[in-house]
Amino acid sequence: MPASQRPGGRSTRVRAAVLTAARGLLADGYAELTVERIAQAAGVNKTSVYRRWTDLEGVLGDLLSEYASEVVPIPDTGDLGMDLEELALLVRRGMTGEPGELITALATSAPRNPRAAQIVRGFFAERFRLAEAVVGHAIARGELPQGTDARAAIEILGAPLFLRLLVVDEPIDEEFARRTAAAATAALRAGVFEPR
Amino acid sequence: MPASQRPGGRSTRVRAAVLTAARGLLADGYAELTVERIAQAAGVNKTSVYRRWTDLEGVLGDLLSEYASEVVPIPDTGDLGMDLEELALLVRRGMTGEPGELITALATSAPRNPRAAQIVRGFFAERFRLAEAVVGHAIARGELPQGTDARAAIEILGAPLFLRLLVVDEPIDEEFARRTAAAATAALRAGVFEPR
DNA sequence: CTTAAAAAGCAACACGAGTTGCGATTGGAG
DNA sequence: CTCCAATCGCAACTCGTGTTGCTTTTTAAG
Repeated sequence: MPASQRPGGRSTRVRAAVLTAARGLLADGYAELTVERIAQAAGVNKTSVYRRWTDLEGVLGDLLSEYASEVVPIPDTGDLGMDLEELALLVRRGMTGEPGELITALATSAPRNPRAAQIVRGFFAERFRLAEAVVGHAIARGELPQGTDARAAIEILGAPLFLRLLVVDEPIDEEFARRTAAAATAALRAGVFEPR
Repeated sequence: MPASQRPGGRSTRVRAAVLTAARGLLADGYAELTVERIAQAAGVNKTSVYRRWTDLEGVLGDLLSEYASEVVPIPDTGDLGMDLEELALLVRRGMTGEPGELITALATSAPRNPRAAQIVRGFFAERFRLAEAVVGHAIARGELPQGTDARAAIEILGAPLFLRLLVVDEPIDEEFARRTAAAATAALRAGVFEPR
């Protein structure tokens, strides 16, 4: 299908306009973010937004899903410590900017909005699952014993980063990411995540 | 001052009634939690609540401050690993039940409400400050070198617990708390939090 | 080119949060 | 006991979110 065939029907156009407008408003902090404002910025009636997405969170979820489907280059340097460090830096970069704001917005409305909670859970589950490969590689290399709990290790690695993003308002700099990775590496090497 | 002297003036009575009502509603999940509902349950006009506390978050902050002023028994067993484990279990207990819901409610409204953000930050800062003593004791015993970054270590310890509380909807059981403590201990012993 | 289904626009409305002005009550000072 | 200041209750109002019924436009099939 040639790209110039047709820019899309009205529905497609509306959908794109809304998502673009939401993206733009998100950059101004999401105190500014309401369905009505998005609709206005998109030159679309708010009813259309409500009917298609139900919710503000629905729109945010749609935006997030674009990131979720991106291919993430899981580090595989041959050394567990370096892999985890690169992973932490990767997560850090993913948190600064738009996806970070999306996660924050959705996470904060999760307790009141079951769908938002599901979106956030799904996002984390997918990312954690991908990241587990790093631990898997280390096991394959014999750097870690069979049965090491990859899921738990990745959670320990990511938690401090996300806590700063969501709660504590401190900068998530490279130094912090590196130290967090070092802590997870030390715990893994000490056998904290081995079975029994 | 004898307890039977006087139950308090009307203001005191109103204040107590509101806080008690809020406590009761909080138990039903905070989707139920609104200023109007609290006022109604307290037998008080909502205007009084708004005037005194400004906000729903103000009421929650008042409730939380009661917990914050509680004396926390910082573990001091003479062994870093055991101290951190007990600390993690202590945090876990503090998260299940009312204070956990307060923290969650305040943390989720923090991005939209600067006062809520300040309350949460203050709470975490105070708790982290208290918990640092555990690392301090280990340094005093010579178990850890001078200059070990206690603040960072405690953050690493607490983060996985709070991430589960706020985002991931998985149970925070004792096993999880113990493993988190073990991870932090391993990182500390490996020198991750030493200067340079 | 017709036509029927789907989706968007429009306007009116419901609903709850938060605000405001004023009168009534209360508690403590003199 | 009297009186003043503080606080509360009450009612009306504003404002923004989200909903609903209906009309108009668009799309794609025949």
